[in-house]
Amino acid sequence: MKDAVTLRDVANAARVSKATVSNVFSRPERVRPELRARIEAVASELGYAGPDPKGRLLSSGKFNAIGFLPAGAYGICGAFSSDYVRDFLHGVSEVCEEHGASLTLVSGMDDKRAAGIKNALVDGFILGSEEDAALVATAKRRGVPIVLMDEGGGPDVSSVRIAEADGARQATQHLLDLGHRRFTIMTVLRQQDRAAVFHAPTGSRRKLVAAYSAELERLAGVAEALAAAGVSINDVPIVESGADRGASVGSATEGASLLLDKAAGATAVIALADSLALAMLKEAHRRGIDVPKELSVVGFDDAPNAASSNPPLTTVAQPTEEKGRVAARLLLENGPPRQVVLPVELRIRSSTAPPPN
Amino acid sequence: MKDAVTLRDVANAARVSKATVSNVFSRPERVRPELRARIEAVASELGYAGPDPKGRLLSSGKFNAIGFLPAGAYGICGAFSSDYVRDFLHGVSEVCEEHGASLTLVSGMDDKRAAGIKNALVDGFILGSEEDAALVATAKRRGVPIVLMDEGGGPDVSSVRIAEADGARQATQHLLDLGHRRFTIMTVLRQQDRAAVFHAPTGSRRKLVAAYSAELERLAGVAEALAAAGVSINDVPIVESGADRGASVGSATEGASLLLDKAAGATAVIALADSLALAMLKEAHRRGIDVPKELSVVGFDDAPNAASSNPPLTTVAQPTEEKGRVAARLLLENGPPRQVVLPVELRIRSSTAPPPN
DNA sequence: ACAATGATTTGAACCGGTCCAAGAACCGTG
DNA sequence: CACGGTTCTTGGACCGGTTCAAATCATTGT
Repeated sequence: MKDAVTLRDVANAARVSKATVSNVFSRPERVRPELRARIEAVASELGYAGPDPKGRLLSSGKFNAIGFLPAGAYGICGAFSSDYVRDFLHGVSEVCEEHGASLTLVSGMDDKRAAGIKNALVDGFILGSEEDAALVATAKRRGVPIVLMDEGGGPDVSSVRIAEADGARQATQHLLDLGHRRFTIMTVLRQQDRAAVFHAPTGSRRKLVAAYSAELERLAGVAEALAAAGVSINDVPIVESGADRGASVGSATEGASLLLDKAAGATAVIALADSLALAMLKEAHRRGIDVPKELSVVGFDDAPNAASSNPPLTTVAQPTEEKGRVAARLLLENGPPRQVVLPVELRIRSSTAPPPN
Repeated sequence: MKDAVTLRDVANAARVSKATVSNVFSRPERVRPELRARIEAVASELGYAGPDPKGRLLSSGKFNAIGFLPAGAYGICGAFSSDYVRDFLHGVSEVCEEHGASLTLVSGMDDKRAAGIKNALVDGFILGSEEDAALVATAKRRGVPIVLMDEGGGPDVSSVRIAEADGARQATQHLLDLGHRRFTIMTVLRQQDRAAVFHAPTGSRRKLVAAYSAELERLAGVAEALAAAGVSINDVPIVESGADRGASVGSATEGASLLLDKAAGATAVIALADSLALAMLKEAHRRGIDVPKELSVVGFDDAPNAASSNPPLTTVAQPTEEKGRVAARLLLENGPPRQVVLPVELRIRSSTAPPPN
């Protein structure tokens, strides 16, 4: 609106100094009650709504908000389209609420992320998982603290992660213990908006790649557990497909389908994310494949709907909300950089069983 | 960290004026290339990271962010715990991303909400549904535009809603058309953290109340459709219970259970939110009640999981994301106040059928 | 009545930039 | 070489508050 009323206007109108008016609003006890009343009267008559946050901000330097910069390609929509990110932010928001801090989802995808870091009106950032040293450097230059999510950034930058490799190891070991030897892996598509891709066994030393560094660690955990049992990950078919709900859901189903077609001999599916595992469950069901009698499936994340799938999914539970809480505390309590690694836990449900015959 | 390097420092070090340094960063083309290069060199040597957003903010007056203030008691956690709010914000975030604006979830619940409106560093607010004229007034005083969600606020304040009554009317009519005459209504608990409450038929003129004004409109729609068919809403049992997932999920189940106990004769349940309807579906299933053969259930919202429930839920679909988009556009395009009402659509699935016998 | 003491009030600096009118430097030209 | 027209730079006001040391005022003890 035509909001020209400033603290100075009030001061002039009341014939007192700016400082006094400021005190009336910020430290009322410092002003003699009658004077205060007079100034308040003048203020309300002028339609002054109290100190403008802009001004206060400049001198205090505190935004009283933390920023979340989602992983690259999704933009801030990602905060609401992925169950995983949503859970994480739920944890973040809890701590924000406790501290009375706001949570700003910083817009800007891909190359505009740096601009986001430079300009966002926040006291610190949580960076959605994505290895990008440049962003970290930008934040450091701006002198604003950051916390990395699902990714280490060296000893001088805070991060919150889970024991990815360990979880994958446990899940794999569980399948091995059940007697499985013919595996298949589902992982998240590295490029968006692409068809699912099938990676046949390589025979030779396979180069492990993944969309996120967390996934890469999971892969490593799988490889390690397999190796210890004498199975080489080089002989395991891998399929990359879309991650979460929305447009990409079809793609996870597509990946499941592709995998069922091309690696029919496998008895166990190691899905590196529950969204993938759930898609596999559905696709298997559609094809009349009995899970877990004919095919075992393990997931990773323990997504909200993993327990109520059909059959209930065996998966590695990670404390997603807690991760968010820790990240927010790291930022809001503003101590020295810390790298927190949260434990995971294998939750055995009904999607895994010994292999057939 | 100890970030004392300001634009002025750079200016001094490079022996030019502040204005020139400012130009180097904001309108590079105005500065002679060699001078620019020199200044850039000095700046990077000093570790100057570019204009601090604080300063820029003060003169531009633009925060480049819109705020979302969730409904009262939930705080910003509500943004991530309710499917409905989440979908709405998904729409909001899409438009924010397009405009390059950030989305700030403004912390502060209950009585601290006004402080949130006064202090949040945003260009405008979307107010989560909750009738609160004081908040609107506060925003108006601050001179910041607002958009009300699911609620009208008079002709001079923007709002986005859906045709609540109409949707409820359609859902009710659908049941009436199937032949139902003995209804029951599920609505959202008005006080949090309370047990579900059962309202027996009143016989006399019932005072309709609800947690949200949107729900009240839905109730009115139901009442109207019933009345047209000669059924009085005064004779319909109503149960209030918890809304969404999280701690309150138990409570929705509790409500369903209560209703099944106390109003066993009903053949149709009109749930004023899908979360309630879904809880009813589960509870009915648990008790071995056949939906829809023995009991019909309609919901409202068409939540993401309404189509995949067992049986798939007949419900009134509302364009939740679109509502978010419209709200964001209303704010970001900053035109004159508008009251947008979006249409709803009854989606008939498998949770409704003619009554038994 | 006067100084000391404590309570209020105030002037001015400061937070970190942007912006504009005006001055300075530079160009080609008659 | 003076002159009109450009292109760069710059000084200083301004955005809207907070803050602190110093000044003013009121009160109390002697």
